[in-house]
Amino acid sequence: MIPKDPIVEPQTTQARTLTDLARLLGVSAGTVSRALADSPLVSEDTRQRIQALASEHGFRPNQMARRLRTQKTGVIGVVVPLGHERRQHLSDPFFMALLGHLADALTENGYDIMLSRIIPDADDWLERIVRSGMLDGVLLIGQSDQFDAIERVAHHYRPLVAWGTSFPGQLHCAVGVDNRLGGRLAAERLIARGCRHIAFFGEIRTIELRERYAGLAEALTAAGLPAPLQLDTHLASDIMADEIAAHLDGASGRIDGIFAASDLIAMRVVRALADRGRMVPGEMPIVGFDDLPLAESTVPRLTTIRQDLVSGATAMVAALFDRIAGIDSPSVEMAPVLVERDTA
Amino acid sequence: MIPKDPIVEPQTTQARTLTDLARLLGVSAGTVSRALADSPLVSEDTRQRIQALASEHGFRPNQMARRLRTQKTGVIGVVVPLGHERRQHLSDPFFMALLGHLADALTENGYDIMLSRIIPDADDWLERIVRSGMLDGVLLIGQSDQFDAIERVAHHYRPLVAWGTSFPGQLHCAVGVDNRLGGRLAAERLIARGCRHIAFFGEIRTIELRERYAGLAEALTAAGLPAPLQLDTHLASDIMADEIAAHLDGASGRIDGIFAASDLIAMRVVRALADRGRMVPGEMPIVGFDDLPLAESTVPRLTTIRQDLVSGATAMVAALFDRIAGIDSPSVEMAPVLVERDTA
DNA sequence: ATCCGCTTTGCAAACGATTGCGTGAACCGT
DNA sequence: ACGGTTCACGCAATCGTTTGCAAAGCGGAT
Repeated sequence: MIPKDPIVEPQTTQARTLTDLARLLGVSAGTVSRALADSPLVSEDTRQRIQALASEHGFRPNQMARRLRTQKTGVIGVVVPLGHERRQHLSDPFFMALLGHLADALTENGYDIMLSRIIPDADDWLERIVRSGMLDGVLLIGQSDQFDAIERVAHHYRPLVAWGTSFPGQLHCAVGVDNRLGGRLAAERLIARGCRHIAFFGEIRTIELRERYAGLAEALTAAGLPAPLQLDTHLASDIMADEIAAHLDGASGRIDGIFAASDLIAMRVVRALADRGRMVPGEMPIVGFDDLPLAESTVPRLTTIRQDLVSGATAMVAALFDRIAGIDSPSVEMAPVLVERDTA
Repeated sequence: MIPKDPIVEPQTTQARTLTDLARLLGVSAGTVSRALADSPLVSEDTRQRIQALASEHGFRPNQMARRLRTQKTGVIGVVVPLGHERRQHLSDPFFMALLGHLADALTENGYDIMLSRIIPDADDWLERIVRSGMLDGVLLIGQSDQFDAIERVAHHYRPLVAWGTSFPGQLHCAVGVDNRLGGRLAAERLIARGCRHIAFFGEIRTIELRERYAGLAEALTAAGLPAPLQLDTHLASDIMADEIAAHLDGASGRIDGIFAASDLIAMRVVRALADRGRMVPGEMPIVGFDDLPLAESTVPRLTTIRQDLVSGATAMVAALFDRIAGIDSPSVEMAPVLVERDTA
């Protein structure tokens, strides 16, 4: 494929500003502004003339000026707090997929997205974001271990919605699944499979994961089984495999079932077990969490707890728009469901 | 976990603007601005007083005003053009990982990121973006099928860098791997495995994929083998599985090796073959493309063509910064390498 | 002919920061 | 004591839009 000849510039005189256009047409800048905004205050034919010239020049109004004047930015901040995973590089597939759907929903409504991946070093990281004066609202992808920081900001900043867990009396609006219930569902499945000594693969500093773990522990206790073995497993892909291998070797013989904090972890556990010649689910049932698109296409297919990110994204955006409009929409908690496949 | 009591507002008087602060201190707005910028034109102790009050009020300068005045936005647009995949939801894991690393590099240098996922409907989609007046530069994640549109804009807009393929004489700066070579590497591996009738799973409207296919075809011809069978496979996860199944059943017996356009496709092909009781690589060697982190953790592990996205992201950002500084940095083409694992 | 009202336009003040230029005060040496 | 620097700071213009208000033009009714 050979590149075509470059196309020459269509216009010789570049009108950059409203005033440029106005001068060219012998009208005032205000009129041009109104014409471009399809205001009824300008006559039909001047509007036509103005719009014609504008599109001929490929004119785009300066967004900074417009935003300064209107005090609206048209930008939603989507921020991923990584307090729990310093080394993570925005890689979690579930969050990324969520981000994709959020992007869709926001773009459809004419908003732009400003993406930040934040390692919360100073405790005013969120304040800095909301007061930067360039965001109409903020979407948090995950609560990480920053519950207090989020609550503090939610106290005086309304257009803020987080993906994650909502507790009774919580100030900030969160949408997510009932992680504790998810943990219980996983536990019940593993128990039904005959597991008695169940391990949880995942760190529990992140609120959501702690809830999943808590649900697991609850269900085990209720069934009169020993408490789960919690084994830190981080998402950074280069260390996760080693971590899992170490856990597996260290806990060898002491566990007979695994609840993985995410599908990604589950997949790597399956792999590590294959390395050791152990059969899944035969020797070691596993249930994951998320139900990534890929979960139905692994070998073996993942049994997992599904969180519906499409409706999650929709709910987040809806709540945010409500809050931008001044309506204090409540948190929403969706029900996770067990998806039965091959690994448990 | 029970939320703590909300923390009360630290300050009663909120100073929102420079002028507010100035009035409080009995100085002029200009002085405050200089003090906050650590300008040497303001005395040591007034600077201290100003900065103290500013941080006490949690003051953040309005970015819109600053940007309007300085004519710099501090924002880089990261745009994902989806001309080839209308239904794709920003989900390709390779692009997402690339995005993550780009986000890291840009954030470290003090830039914000504006993310757009664009379905190129009108042919001036890129013009609209670069002339919106709010971007200091643009990073394109993939060229999709928009080569001409990108060239056209590159003609008059310098701070633009794309991930993808670079041809001799191409105007716009692109960084990526040599996809054609990647295709050849895959072909050679499959040929060495004894494959004679090789299929390419992937669409070829996207420039990069077309090159991969071309490399495969070249190598097959050079080896005196029949041309590859090209089978469209789209990334939208809900249809990909069906598509692959149909291809597999339709081409049954006519192919004995597969080059998948991406690791994601490769994984699903492996799964689909497992459904049909066919052994990989025994009955059907497969090589993928990308070398996703997950590729070493599937069962079986993916043999694939690696593109190094860490150095890719670094190179893109470096090139962009050069171009923002006025230096016309050239395209960079990295060498893909074959990663030998289980599937071929 | 006068006046009213409606449409269409221009004028100018915002929005909140940055920055060149001017100026008053303090300070130096002679 | 005085001319000349130097140092801090204030003043005001500026970035490019949007928008309330005033006013001009014009037709029609009285």
